[in-house]
Amino acid sequence: MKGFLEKISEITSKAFADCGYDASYGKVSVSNRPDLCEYQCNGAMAAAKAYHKAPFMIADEVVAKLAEEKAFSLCESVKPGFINLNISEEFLTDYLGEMAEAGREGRFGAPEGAGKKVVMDYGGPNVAKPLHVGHLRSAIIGESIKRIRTYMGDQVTGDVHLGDWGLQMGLIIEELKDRQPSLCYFDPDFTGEYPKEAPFTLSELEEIYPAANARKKDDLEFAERAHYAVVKIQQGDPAYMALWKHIMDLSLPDLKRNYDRLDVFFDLWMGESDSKPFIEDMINSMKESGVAYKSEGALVVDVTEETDSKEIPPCIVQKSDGAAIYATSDLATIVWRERNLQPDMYIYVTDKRQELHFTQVFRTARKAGIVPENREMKWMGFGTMNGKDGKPFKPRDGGVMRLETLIGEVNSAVLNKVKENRSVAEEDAEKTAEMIGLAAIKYGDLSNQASKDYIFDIDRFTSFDGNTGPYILYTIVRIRSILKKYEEETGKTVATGKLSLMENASAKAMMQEMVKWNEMLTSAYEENAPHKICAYLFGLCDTFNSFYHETKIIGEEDEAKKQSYLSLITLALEVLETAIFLLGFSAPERM
RNA sequence: GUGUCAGUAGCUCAGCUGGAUAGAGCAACGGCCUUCUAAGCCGUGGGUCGGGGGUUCGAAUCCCUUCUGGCACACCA
Repeated sequence: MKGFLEKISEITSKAFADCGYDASYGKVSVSNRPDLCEYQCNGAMAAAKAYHKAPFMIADEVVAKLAEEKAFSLCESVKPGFINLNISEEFLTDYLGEMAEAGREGRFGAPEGAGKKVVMDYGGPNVAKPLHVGHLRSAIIGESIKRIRTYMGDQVTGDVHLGDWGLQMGLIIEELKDRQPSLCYFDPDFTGEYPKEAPFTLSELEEIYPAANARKKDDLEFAERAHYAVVKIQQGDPAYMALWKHIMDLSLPDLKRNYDRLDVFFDLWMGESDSKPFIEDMINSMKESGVAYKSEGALVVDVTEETDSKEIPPCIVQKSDGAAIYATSDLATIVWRERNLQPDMYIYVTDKRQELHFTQVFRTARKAGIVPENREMKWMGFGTMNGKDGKPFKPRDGGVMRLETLIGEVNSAVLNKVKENRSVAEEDAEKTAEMIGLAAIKYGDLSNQASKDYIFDIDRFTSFDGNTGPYILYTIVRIRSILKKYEEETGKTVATGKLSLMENASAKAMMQEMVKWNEMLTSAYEENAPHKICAYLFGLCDTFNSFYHETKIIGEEDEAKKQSYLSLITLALEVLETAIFLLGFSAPERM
């Protein structure tokens, strides 16, 4: 099914062509002067240049050709050469009928995507460190993009890609060694089986890491030991591996629980450590082929390209001490993915500060032949989540804002409002508040362009007024409530399908918002831009609420109109529910 | 220093493959609940699109320059 604007443009393009101009001038867009018309075509002015003719003459010719078209209820040329158009209700309702017929399964007529096999690398939590707000964006944005791409027909594999192999593990182990030197892991003469139970709890672990991390700045000897500990883990030292495993066993279930709460799901729970088996061969082959060479003690790959506007430093694939580094495991991970998944495309969703790193990794992957030259490798950097003061988000008492704390604060803010409103049963209040809270957080994040920094303002995001998640949910709940009432009163379900003319201006405005679905979703997919879905949602909710306010739906006496209204809001509901699913949240029954 | 991203209403943000009078939401002010959820709707005020040049019939949008801020710049992740 074609996009709505595309269908209109086809008509105007044909008119341009019939008048002897290039069809491409017939492109129609939504009017930016709603007081004058609904849609506009500015092609006559562009054509004027190419054909050395006055723009209004071209516009007049085209308009004359379009006069017969029943798609338009208005078609006129104006001043310099604008072509102003209003759409006929029949054309509009026909299109909506097709959308309804295509339904959810048919993406309401949105075209199928490229059908790519995609590996998405997002989440990136570090084992043994509590999730903090920095992980939130990767999870939220990644999950949404994954859902959008899957809905559009891509085959997406999401990998959480744990940070389980880096310095933090060494820091934790060395800190533990200093605190409890008598543990068997630190006895070089120990020959028995290491215990199955960890000698520490999850909350101790979460305290050990920040302590060790702070210590390494001043205590150089300690920092060096931690680095060496990493090497030992990477070399498979049994004692260190046993400790590593303890850390993993405690940390993973906790991480999973946290992501579940966010409605963020991964297909793969792999980590940097899983790349270990591929590192040696990969490094050797890089050495043999000569792409990697020694520089200042480290093994590096030169990744500069002629078109660079600045010098890109070489990619370090092995440190002077022989240890693997971030780039090493990312590259070896790609080796694994190429062998096991063979995707057409990779999408990495990380903090935008990592841009250089991924530039280096992608170039190295191509240069070293880990991926074929034409493999699409896409990196999406997202901005920082800041507090109201514009600085990185922190809890009131300083330090790092834990995700759990944040979610807790949001949920309790929402819970108060849910209770105030009293339309939700007491026992459902908490569950409802969680759903609304999640929508508040996700919508607040996704309604901004991912690449930009944004200000996380709990009061604003949890507000039920304005362009917020709760407002979107409220609208959905409202529609559900109407349909439910109708079904209860009549015992019938609403028939969907072709909508009839209704002579209702706010219904038309609502339809004109709905009809943008196809083109909106296509661009959200192609540009990996969930914020476009948010804008669409808000536009549709806004027009629905106006319509709702002006129109009695169940109370409408003209049965045909009533059915038409019901079909319209049913379709709106399905589209809205689909859209919020693509963003990664859902609506409660009542609120 | 080099590179890069950003600067749009009091605040938070859209718009950026050039088009008519730059849009929302919050906040402010004024209306609307015996009617399908007022967590809503309707209306009013609010702008040198950081500054300056240029290209163009036409610039928030493209080019140059400049100011301000963020971020990155080889053994952290």
